[in-house]
Amino acid sequence: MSNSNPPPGTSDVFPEEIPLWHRLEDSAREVFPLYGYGEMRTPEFEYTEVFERGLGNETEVVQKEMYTFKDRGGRSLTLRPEGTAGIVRALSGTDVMNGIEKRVYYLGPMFRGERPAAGRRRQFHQVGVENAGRIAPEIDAECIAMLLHYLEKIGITGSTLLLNTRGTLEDRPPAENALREYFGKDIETMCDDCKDRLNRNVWRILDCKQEQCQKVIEAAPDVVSLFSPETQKFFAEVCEILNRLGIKYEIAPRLVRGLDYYVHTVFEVTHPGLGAQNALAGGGRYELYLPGSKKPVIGVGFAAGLERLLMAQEALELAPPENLIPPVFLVGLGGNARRLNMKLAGDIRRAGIPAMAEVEDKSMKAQLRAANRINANFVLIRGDEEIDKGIVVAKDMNAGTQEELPESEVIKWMLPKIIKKC
RNA sequence: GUGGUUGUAGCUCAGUUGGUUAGAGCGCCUGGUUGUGGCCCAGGAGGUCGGGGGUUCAAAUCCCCUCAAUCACCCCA
Repeated sequence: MSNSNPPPGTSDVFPEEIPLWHRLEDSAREVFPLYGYGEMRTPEFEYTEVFERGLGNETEVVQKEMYTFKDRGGRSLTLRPEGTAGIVRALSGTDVMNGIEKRVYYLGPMFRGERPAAGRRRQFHQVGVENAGRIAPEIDAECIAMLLHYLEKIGITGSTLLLNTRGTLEDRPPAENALREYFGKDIETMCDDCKDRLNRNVWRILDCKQEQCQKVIEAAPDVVSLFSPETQKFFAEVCEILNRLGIKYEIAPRLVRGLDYYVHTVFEVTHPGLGAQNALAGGGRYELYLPGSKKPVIGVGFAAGLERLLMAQEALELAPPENLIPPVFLVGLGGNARRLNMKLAGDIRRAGIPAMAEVEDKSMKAQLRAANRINANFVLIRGDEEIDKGIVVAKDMNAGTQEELPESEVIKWMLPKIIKKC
């Protein structure tokens, strides 16, 4: 019903779906450390300037998608719309500025005030990595390899890796001029957004999807050829290393990406069957400026959207993870039996087996139905008769058989059957 | 932020040109078995028809507004 809805663009994740999330999170915690990356946690909000300066004032994210508010001290704070700026803000206090490499990954919610659509939420979740402090084509290539390793780990196949270079800050002006000159001639035929972008951010015109703009964009100058020889060499090396690693990619000359901090290598992984928002993950090399600092933090990283990874897994019909240990249900007939069962349930749990004991005065039939509903493999039944005899009835739900056991034997009875299952 | 589509039971959905007490399947509860689940049978609970206003003798149905979901634009993970 409508009144149980959370705010637009946010979702509740119920326990039934949590294993799917754990699979993504556990896999990240498994794969990234293999490359020397450690988990890092930064605040979910930052000073607004961290994002304004870090992502670029002209970006759409900063201009119209941030959740910004003033705290009681009058500080302007913003719910993080992405992960890199906060991580880099924290790392800037370390010796990354002296060329010492830091390898970190993070996991958590991000916030963007957009209109929700398929694969787009206002609170969404990312897993990302940052390699900060050093620059080398090898690092970029390994970062991409690590992303693909992660996707492989979580069973996502059939994705496409798109690759491009944004050049350095010094490379941009000549290329920008060429683009501005070229698009300037036909700007009247292009969409309103592009008209605006011509002066504000010409690069964004390159990935405009409007049909009338596409015709003009197709014949646009090849900006990469205008970049410096060093920049072109850097990109060629990244490609060459990827070739050697056996990683397939597509060069996407119009891949620009929406954050201003990118330089050199940029990449995106797309997947069919995600709808209009088809990017599973994206990233690249960056030079990120923090407020009050003249020197940028350099690094390379990526972020993947957990909701989109889930969508891809669903499109691939990946089987959900299974519970390894089947639960036990304790049927109790009468208050005395139920209290004894609570004690026994505690012992069973301490043996590592999930146990649920009935707490209400319900019929045998109702209690067994409940056991069936939670897919209990074993049921322990106790009533006055059993209490008098000093035993419990242990029932194997799959076999349909049952036997009488002293309470102290119950765990010993179950364990071998459980181990056999796993 | 702009547009399209959709809102009826916990879930998936019927509901005729406006017509009397709003239905089905699944799920849930109880019984058929004095203390034995799944299958079957019988019964039962559960609905401000998203919300508000309007038209009408009469609105789930028509009109307006609003909220929400969803998809697309846009943006990006």
